[in-house]
Amino acid sequence: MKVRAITPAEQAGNRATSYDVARVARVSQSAVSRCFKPGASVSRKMRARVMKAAAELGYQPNAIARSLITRRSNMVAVVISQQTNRYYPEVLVELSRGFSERGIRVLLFTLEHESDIDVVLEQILQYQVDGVVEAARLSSAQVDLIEQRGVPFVFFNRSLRDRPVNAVCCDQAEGARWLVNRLVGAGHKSFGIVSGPKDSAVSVERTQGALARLAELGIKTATIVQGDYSYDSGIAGLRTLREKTGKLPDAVICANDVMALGCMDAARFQMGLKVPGDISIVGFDGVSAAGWKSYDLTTVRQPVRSMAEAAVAMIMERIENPKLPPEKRTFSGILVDGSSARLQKA
Amino acid sequence: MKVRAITPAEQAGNRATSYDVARVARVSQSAVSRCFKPGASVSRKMRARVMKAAAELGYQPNAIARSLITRRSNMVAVVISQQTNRYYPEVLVELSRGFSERGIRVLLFTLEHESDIDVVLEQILQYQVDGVVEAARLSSAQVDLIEQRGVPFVFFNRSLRDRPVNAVCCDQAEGARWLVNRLVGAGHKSFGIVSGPKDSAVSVERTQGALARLAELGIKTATIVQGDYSYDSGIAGLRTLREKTGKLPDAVICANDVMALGCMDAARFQMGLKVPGDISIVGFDGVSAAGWKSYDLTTVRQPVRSMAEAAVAMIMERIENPKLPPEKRTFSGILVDGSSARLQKA
DNA sequence: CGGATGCTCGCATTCGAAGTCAGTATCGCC
DNA sequence: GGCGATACTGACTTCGAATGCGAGCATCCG
Repeated sequence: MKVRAITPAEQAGNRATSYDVARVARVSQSAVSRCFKPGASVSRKMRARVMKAAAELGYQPNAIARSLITRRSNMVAVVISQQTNRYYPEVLVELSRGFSERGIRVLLFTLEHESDIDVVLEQILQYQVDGVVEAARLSSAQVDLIEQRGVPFVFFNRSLRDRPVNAVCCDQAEGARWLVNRLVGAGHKSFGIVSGPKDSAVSVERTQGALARLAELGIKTATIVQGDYSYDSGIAGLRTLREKTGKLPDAVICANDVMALGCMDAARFQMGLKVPGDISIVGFDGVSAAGWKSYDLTTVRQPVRSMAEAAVAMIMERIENPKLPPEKRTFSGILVDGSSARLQKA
Repeated sequence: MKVRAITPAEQAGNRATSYDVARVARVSQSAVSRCFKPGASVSRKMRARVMKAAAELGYQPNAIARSLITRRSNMVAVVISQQTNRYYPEVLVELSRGFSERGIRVLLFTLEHESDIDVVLEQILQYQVDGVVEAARLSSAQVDLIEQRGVPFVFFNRSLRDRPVNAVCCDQAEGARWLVNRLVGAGHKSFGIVSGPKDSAVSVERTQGALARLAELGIKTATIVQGDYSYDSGIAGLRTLREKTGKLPDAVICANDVMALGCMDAARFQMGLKVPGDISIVGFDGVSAAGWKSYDLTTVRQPVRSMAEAAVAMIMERIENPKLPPEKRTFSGILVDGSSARLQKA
């Protein structure tokens, strides 16, 4: 046995290692390791001695060293855009909770712009994470890169058309169709749409879903203006709608709730309109502010908690069994009838 | 030299290691390592060969193995309560941005209850993070534990009275005093306070600060009811205030914005009052919803971006130089005059 | 031409825990 | 008492990259 230089853990800064504990307890390093592994074959006496020494030294196993040998880092990367966390902090909270319940830590990557993903992706892989949850855009080549490394990953609320991937989604198009059904059923004839940023997959699905359903119901014209998911862009959106067409539509469908709230305020405070008396406004997401009494927005709520739980479960399953085939789990949104839209025939 | 078993990186799942690259490039592993270290002494030719081989194999250095030998994980733990991220997602986003600009990754720990900190703290230390940002409560013993391990850490918006620690704070009491000054200056005589959860340090400081200033200005009575930072508890708070005293105060000071928004809605929609005509309501935080036209809340905005930047800088400085003494950086809030409070003498 | 200098490079070791394997003690049982 | 089975334990190797040290080589100078 090679003799290890004496490095008393008592010394400043140096954390105790399993060797230190072994020395104090007068056992081998292997024994220390085993004592910290649940289910290992260790005698009662040995365990007591080791634990005593460990407590004395304040020993905690080094997760980095463990990861190196076990090839499991017990870390999962979560990639999320600033936007998503700003407007939908629940996503991150729920993901974090789900993973931590399973003993997995979240390594967080926030993207300012979705194009930053390239740099970030390399870093993610360097950190040997056990899985990746992507709440951001990814090209097929980038997916290749991750899969080639054998790292399980799931998309959150986005996907890829040209190949099978794991994804947890809310059926944006379906929700949009429901909203349209309601609005058309209540007799609304003219429609405006405030979309989200062009590079937001979710926005595109919602907008396209709404347009498709409108077309099916015989409504050919809907004016579309582009927003950026922000409250201010909702305000601007309504104004632009009026400028573009010279008048306001009966109903406005916004690609997310926050813009819908902006629209409502623009209608009420800048244009002196009654909502829903003069104009109906609906959103999409189901953020908490949508339920506040000042707004009481009609919207489609995404079951974030279930979606996060599903994403966590899918990752965990694939960590256990990497050969599981790609799977897509789609959740329906929940229609929330608020009073921001007239839902009965006038 | 021990002969390493041949493990072609091309094989499924096995990521290429520096040995694989070395073999392909017909150089030593050390050389590969050096090529990936900026500023190392490597000839032009060698670097080209290694980089070519690395590209072929899709080699990326293993950050875990690197951390083990360098004793730097390039990860920082951020501990944040669910509440904080829900009501103030900017904090996390800004911290994450600041660290990632400096090549540091964020290992996220969200706490459901602040008492969970014990378990979490052990895990944090196991992961050999280079620093810790604590946006949660910590006892002095827990601080000891971290310091003993030699891990730099800063509190975010909380601190400890009984010992010096690194902290970045917003001066909650000062902001509360400003709000009181404004309200009293405008002639408000009776006050209600909706506090936050008992275990929220921030809430206590705001509430105490307001009470202290009220007392200084000769106002002895202020009714206090307790909320939990949620919108609903703001609604309930206003109702409880009325029940407790039989009438409503001239002004209500809420320990955060979201409760203030709940108060406003309760006043307007449940009690048929005008805000600020019949009652003034102020909050604290400066969340985005506070600025929406339906509310236009008078509040004190915390300079989150600056605070996050300061926290990041303090950690980084202490990673470079662990001997720096404890430091506390306090930011003043920014008074935002909204129309939810009457700010002129009637 | 010899020696000094400065670059590059490879060897061997290191980080800390986990796991393999072989060896030892203990036990039950005939 | 002897045998095999079982329960523990320790020595050694492994994971993958970083790095101190010294060897090899080219360059430069006198």
